[in-house]
Amino acid sequence: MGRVHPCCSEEKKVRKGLWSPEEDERLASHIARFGVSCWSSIPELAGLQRCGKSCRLRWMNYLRPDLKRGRFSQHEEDLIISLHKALGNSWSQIAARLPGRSDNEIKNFWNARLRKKLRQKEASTSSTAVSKEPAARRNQPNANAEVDDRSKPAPSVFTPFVPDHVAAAAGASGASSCDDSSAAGSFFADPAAATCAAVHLADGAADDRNAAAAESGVTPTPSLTTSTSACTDDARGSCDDGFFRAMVDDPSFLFGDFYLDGDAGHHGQIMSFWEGHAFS
DNA sequence: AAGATCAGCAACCGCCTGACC
DNA sequence: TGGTCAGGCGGTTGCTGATCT
Repeated sequence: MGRVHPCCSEEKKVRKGLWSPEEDERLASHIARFGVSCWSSIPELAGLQRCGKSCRLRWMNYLRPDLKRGRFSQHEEDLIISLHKALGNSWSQIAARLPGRSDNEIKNFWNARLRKKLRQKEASTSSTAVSKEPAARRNQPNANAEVDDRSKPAPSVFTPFVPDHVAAAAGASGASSCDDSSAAGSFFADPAAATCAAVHLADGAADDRNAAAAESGVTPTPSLTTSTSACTDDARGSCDDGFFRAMVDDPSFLFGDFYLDGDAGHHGQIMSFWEGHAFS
């Protein structure tokens, strides 16, 4: 078997299992006061009978103050699915693009979803062959609707959505390119990324607004909080893969900031585009 | 009401990688 | 250059509460 971590060796008598509130408090207050220099030394310094790896995991997945927690929004769910298509099981990379979510959280979410999908697939294939599914299960409304939806082929042509106010703002300011690199970070520093399309770098609140609005079916009033950039040529056309590839390639780009209007049509269009591109 | 099943979540395990000696 | 170690990651397991039968 694999090599056992020295910090996890039996002789150290480390505790395992769920963390108690007292342990959480000790770890959190220690990191708050001294920060993290060496995980392996933290258990001793914080007075914990845990191995360093366990402390790190607890901090990264649960105690970190910037964690969002709570259920995934539809928006986040769509992003995860799209990112998984692009990046595979690189949970840490996916998590890096979803602010406030840990890789473990995303992985768990995905595995739960995947398990469900596989079950549903098995059920549907066996039911088409034998059609002996229990009536109760058959009567569940749209049991497979979600899976079917996501397996739809992407449209052959993607027209990037540019909100009118964004296009107007770009036109009014005379912006002819994605030139606000300071706000967009390295994403716009990538020449391939600066080709076209509009990105609204919204704050987290706008993200939540959009998610909430998408659920309620109400189109939110968009607010420009940082910067906008518009297509160089046509506000509603001719966007190439470079733009989106750059998003995938650049871990500093937060997908939670990608502008999504409450309009389900546009939302779906963007996601369909994502799902139709392999980013190999 | 009780047992079975499911879903969500937390945590562990084993492997890989890079830094250091 | 090879060995050791710590950190990080993905896969997996096990627990718990909710829901179903």
